Amino acid sequence: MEFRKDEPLYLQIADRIKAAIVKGDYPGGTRIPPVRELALAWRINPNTVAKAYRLLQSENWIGSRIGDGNYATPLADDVRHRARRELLETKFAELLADAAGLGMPAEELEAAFRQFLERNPSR
Amino acid sequence: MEFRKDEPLYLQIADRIKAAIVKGDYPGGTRIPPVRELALAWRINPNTVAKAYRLLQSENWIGSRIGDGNYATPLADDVRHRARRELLETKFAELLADAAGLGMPAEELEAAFRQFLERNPSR
Amino acid sequence: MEFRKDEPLYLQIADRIKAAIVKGDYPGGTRIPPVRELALAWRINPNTVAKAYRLLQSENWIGSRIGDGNYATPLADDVRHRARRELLETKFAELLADAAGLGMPAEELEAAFRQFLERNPSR
Amino acid sequence: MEFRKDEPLYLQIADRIKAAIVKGDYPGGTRIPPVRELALAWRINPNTVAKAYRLLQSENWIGSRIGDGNYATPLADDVRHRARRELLETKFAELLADAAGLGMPAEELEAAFRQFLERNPSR
DNA sequence: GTGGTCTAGACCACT
DNA sequence: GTGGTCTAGACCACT
Repeated sequence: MEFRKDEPLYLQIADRIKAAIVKGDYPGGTRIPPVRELALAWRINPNTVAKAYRLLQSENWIGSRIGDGNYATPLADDVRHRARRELLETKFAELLADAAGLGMPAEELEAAFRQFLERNPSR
Repeated sequence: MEFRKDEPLYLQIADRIKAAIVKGDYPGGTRIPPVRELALAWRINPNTVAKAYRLLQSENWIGSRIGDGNYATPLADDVRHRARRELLETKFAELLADAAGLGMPAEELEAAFRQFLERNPSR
Repeated sequence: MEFRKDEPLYLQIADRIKAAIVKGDYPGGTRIPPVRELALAWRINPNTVAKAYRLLQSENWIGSRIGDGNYATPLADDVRHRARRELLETKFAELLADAAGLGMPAEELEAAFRQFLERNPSR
Repeated sequence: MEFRKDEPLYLQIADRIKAAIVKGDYPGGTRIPPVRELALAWRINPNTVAKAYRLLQSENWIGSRIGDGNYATPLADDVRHRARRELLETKFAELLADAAGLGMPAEELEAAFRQFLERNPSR
């Protein structure tokens, strides 16, 4: 597992879990991977994973049943889709701001992005 | 000045200066704002600005003359444009990866982004 | 610990660590003293030690693992010996230049140095 | 004129003047170069040269006659030679300490230095 | 006035 | 307990 080093690990972990939930990987009240399992799989210290889980709990993305692990909070499909859109639009807004900082107006941005996608297909 | 809190301040400062140079705001050997001035304007501790400047120096974006100030390293226009494109494409790639994490394939991404731009015009 | 006052502390600290590595005090990936420990032992501000360590990191003499410590970069013995010789020859060259500035030609210098060593034995 | 960047400029300037006096370049009460002239020749800010001169005055290496420049303090030949030896022995002692830091005992040092001189003749 | 160094101390991320 | 970041403030070197 690759992580960026300009952002705290536990935030990146939490973001990935959120993305997976929103994507639909953990429908209903599915069990999410135990701390130790994820820590082992991603080669991260269990304390760091635990911290990410605590954050997800506090934001109500997951719930824990004592002695029985963590479970994704049941999410209606429309709520899930809205959450997905919001996460995505945050990214869009960041891109827009970054591009503006580089002197590229919104009008040119979409064309530039399209070109990028054409030049880097599928993968 | 607004800063995100999930990334070290000095990195965000350095990124903005890089963007400004790459955008063409500091051509030739133009003087960039003195540490104290920027610190005051952005309401940041001078040491933090100085740390950002030190990073930029180590990456050769700027050079400092003690008692005189910091100066943008002269950059040929084509180099500058290439740097701009690279910074932008890094952002594109990040967006692509984030979208994939949310279960949105590249094919849909462009349309979603176009819609976003239409819904959030001008600003 | 004694330091000269005509050179920044953090450079003197970095030089001593380099010397110790090159001398063989930290073979393989040995842990070097934690920032706080060295700061306490040498009665220096931890930030200053940290600055020296950052310099050593940027020059790849050591690597740091957050929450764990700093480790000497593994160095092949021949590389280590070459580095040692280079550091030493820099000192020799400085002495040569200083002596020339004082009007003592290289021919006389060696004899003067030998006399000095005879007059200041052992210690 | 080349200067090291790990030591304040004004100290390096003062050291060179001292060396020149001790070497015999300014016998009797010879006039030493005016601040502006030296500043121009060595491409240094006059204020920095002036600071070096002030240090030399405070240590009595030179004296100033108002409106008439700076003059080397007359120095008996034996005093001059002793000063030269002292400056040189300070350098020797530093080399000894640096070598010890690199794990080279005094016994080996002289041989290493001799080899260095043989390999870097005359220049 | 400008950048560089150093100290002091708080708090965070990670092990 | 360990390194990293940030703030605050003093003082120095240089222009």
